[in-house]
Amino acid sequence: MKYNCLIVDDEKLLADSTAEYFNLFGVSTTVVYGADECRSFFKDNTAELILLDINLEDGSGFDLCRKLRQTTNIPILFISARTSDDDKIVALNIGGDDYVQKPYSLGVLLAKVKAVLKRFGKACDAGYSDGYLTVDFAAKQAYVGGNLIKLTALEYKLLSYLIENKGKVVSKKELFERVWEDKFTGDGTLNVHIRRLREAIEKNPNNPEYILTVWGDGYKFAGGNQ
Amino acid sequence: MKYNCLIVDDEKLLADSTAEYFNLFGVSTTVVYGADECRSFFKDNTAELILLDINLEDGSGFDLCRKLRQTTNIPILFISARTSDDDKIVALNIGGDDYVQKPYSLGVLLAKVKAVLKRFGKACDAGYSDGYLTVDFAAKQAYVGGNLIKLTALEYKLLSYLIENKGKVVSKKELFERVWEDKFTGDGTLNVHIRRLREAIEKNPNNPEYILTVWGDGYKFAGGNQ
DNA sequence: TTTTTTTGTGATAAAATCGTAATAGAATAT
DNA sequence: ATATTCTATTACGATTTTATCACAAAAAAA
Repeated sequence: MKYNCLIVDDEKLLADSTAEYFNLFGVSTTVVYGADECRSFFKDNTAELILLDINLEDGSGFDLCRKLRQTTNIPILFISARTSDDDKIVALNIGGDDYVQKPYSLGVLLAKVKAVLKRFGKACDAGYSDGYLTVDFAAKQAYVGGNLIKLTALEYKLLSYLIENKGKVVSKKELFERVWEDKFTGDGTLNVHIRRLREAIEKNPNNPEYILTVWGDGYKFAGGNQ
Repeated sequence: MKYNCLIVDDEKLLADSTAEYFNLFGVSTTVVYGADECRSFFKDNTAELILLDINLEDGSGFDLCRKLRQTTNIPILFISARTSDDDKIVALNIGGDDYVQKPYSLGVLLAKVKAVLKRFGKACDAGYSDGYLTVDFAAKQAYVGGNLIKLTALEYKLLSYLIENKGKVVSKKELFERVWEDKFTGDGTLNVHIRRLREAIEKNPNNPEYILTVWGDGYKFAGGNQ
């Protein structure tokens, strides 16, 4: 299941009423009441935006944010009763997108959330699809000509990273950082995996349409166009 | 010229000190003191982020935002002494990315600006475009007369460096430092690559409009003018 | 453990790029 | 006007980068 917005806050009353308000005004929202719950939520679900309280009974929102940032890039808006500037600065420095002071106005918060969702709507999309190739980010599956194809974990990761940067050149360096998680094993490795991916998804791997090589730099996913 | 951040505010003292603070901490910032000034700024310059006051002596920040949003997608952060929730909601609804209450903490504002620049940094260094030549920094691609042209990694690097310094003379020494990463291979090399670039982007390579030779010094990218 | 799958390595081939050298042409200085 | 210095142009070979293949190592599954 997919939610637009996830609220992580142990002040149940406030969190629930916020979610209710959001749902009423078209932002589908779910609530979890702690850090642990949040982690397990993300095992089976995704969200496009997180409202994260700093003071959670079972852990710090900051720590949770740092952990989330290792795997996801979705907007995180901190909410807290803390008023200190230092907290706000820390929140923004560790990858938070905004800091909202409690008590907040539901109307303002909703407007803010909508603005952020609007901004990131494109970046957080569900995958890629043209008539021929389909990649479903939620299911982590790819289809070619309507048929499910088999990709290894690494191949899928490589493909999805390229698709996330559709139209942009992704350098080999960046690929090793993001797909191989900084384990640089040599350009040969990359060559081979690119070839395997091409064999899996290209109509003609010798004349690729999707995964183009950018000489002296890296590779680029070109959906349909160039 | 390119600035990271543009402050639009008629409270000169506050705006100037904010800019000073930002510049000190690595966010290159310039200030204009009204809506008209802002509009003329964007005729010759670009920014990656705007801090926009709502109450300007020569117009409303809201109107300015609506106008800007017709042509640009760069982040706009409103700053204002107004406390009403309605103002905040309007600000966010018309395409503002955030609303910062005056008086603000410089540290928090800087952190916020840096966070936004980090998010949008990549997307907003669009590149260069006139009717004829277009250079897309994100895709690392160039178009001439609407058609994608093929550039080698080095050629692209050379072109983008010249464009980053549009209007300024870039010495051969500097080019070897920045494009060739300090590997000086002789002026002949540079000649050849300049020629190849000209053949790729100039209407008439023998009478270049874009990449001009500056005798005894280096080269200069002249976008249309000069 | 054994089998299977996935990932990485090294050798070789192929392709594209880059630098060099030689020559011609401009601009500047004497 | 001439010499000098700097830039433009051209073609070609050396170098660098990528592709491909077969196989080995590692990891995961049975």
